[in-house]
Amino acid sequence: MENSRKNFSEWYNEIVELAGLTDKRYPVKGMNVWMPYGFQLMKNIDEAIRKRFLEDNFDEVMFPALISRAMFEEEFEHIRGFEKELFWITKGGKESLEDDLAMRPTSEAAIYPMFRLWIRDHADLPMRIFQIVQVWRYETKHTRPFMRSRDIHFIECHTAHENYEDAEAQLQIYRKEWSYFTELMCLPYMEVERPDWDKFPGAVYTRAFDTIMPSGRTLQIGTIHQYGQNFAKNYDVKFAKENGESEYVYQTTFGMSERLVAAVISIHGDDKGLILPPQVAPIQIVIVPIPGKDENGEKYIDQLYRSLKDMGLRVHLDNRNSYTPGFKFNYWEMKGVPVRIEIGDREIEENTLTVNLRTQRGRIKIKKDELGRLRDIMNTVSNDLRERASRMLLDNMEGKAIEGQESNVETHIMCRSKSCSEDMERRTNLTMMGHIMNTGKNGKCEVCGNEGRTALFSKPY
RNA sequence: GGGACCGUGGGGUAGCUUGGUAUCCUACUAGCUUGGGGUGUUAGUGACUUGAGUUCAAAUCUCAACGGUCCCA
Repeated sequence: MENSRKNFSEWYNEIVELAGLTDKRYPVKGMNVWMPYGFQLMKNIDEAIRKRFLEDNFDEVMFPALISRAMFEEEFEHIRGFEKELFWITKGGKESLEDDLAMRPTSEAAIYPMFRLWIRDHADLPMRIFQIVQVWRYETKHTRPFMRSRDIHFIECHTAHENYEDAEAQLQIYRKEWSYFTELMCLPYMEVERPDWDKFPGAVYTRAFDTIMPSGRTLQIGTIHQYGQNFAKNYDVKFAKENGESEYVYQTTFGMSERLVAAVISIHGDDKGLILPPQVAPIQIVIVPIPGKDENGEKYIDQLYRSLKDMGLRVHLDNRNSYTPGFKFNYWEMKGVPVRIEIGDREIEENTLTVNLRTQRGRIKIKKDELGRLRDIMNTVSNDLRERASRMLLDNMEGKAIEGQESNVETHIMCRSKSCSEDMERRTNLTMMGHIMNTGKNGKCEVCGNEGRTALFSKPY
């Protein structure tokens, strides 16, 4: 590829197309095509998430994409929060619709009227559902593939509980799930409590998972919300308690999106291209044959390929004969395949494989009867990625960005008042993202001196 | 929310000031050659975002739409 990470914007724009993740040429603003390699990456992430949610007693559902105007209670703050970014369908064929239909920007307004029907009494609770769908938001700002699009691949959990404590316990479960997902993708993050004026519309409070991109700007890649009874009151979702009294349910949500892909490619990539975490990479191991004289070459490689498949690995054999091995090395490095195996006359003679890790220089040799070592090698790649990514996040928080980029992140001890935040925003020319809950510490507000906690200031995407 | 810039084969570009023949690189197709870090070579396919206007004539000048990139709030 041509651009280096020093020009992150250009690097990003180049790699998403060059690596075959997306095609930005689709002629509708903010809507891009998922190309096979990119979509496989997204699907691998989806699959890991789906599996975990099912294990944690969620049921998977699929709601319609359209929401009638009547389902929006216009006075509710949730709706007001989204009204400027809704796509509306106003016609069916040539006729104007009597009741306009909105394309869901998220699914509260679609799901909760059904919760009202489904939830009768305490035996129906807790209710836990999730869906993996597209949502649409009419972004007026600069759109970017995977980071800010108008057609968003979205993963959302919705739960309903008998009391606030159960809802809080659900948020704890989300945290464990999130920690597991980020472990797979080798992504570091901060848990940030959004200030009251910036929480999800309708929520009691919002905890966002923010990470830091190579440009030194932050990206929100997941959110969990405590809704309390706010939505239940608006959508009239009640249950009968054991003593027969009727009460509104307590609700939570957990949301993630294609921004996970944005984070994975941005945070782990280098000047050669992508580096994909083995747990989600569409291709975990690529075999590059080196043409030679040995007649057993084809058989040797074929056996190896089948053995790796049988081990359950996602392996690809690049047997295109119009490209040289050198070309293939660069090609698959650009595509971010974490492990490469080279097989030529030497390996066939010695009964070995030559292995290269995408995160390290140099090659290692392993014997053909120790293929199990490849699992350890993939773990090494994952560990390398986690280590590098964590270091980049910490460096950024200390004001050090990668070469050629400015850090756009600062931390300050802040109280919860809006005026103190605005004061600090003016001084730093950054946005107050909220208090850092997982790693911050308590202290005195740097503006007013009252009780406070470490807060994140940044330029967000 | 405000501003600036850009739109030429699949990708990257020259040409635009001064209106008249569209340049090069890359990718692609076919062949030969080559192969342990982006082989070499021959031939070939392929483009002025859209609409309106000015003009004998528009990639070039004007306006608008659509799309893209960046900056500020």
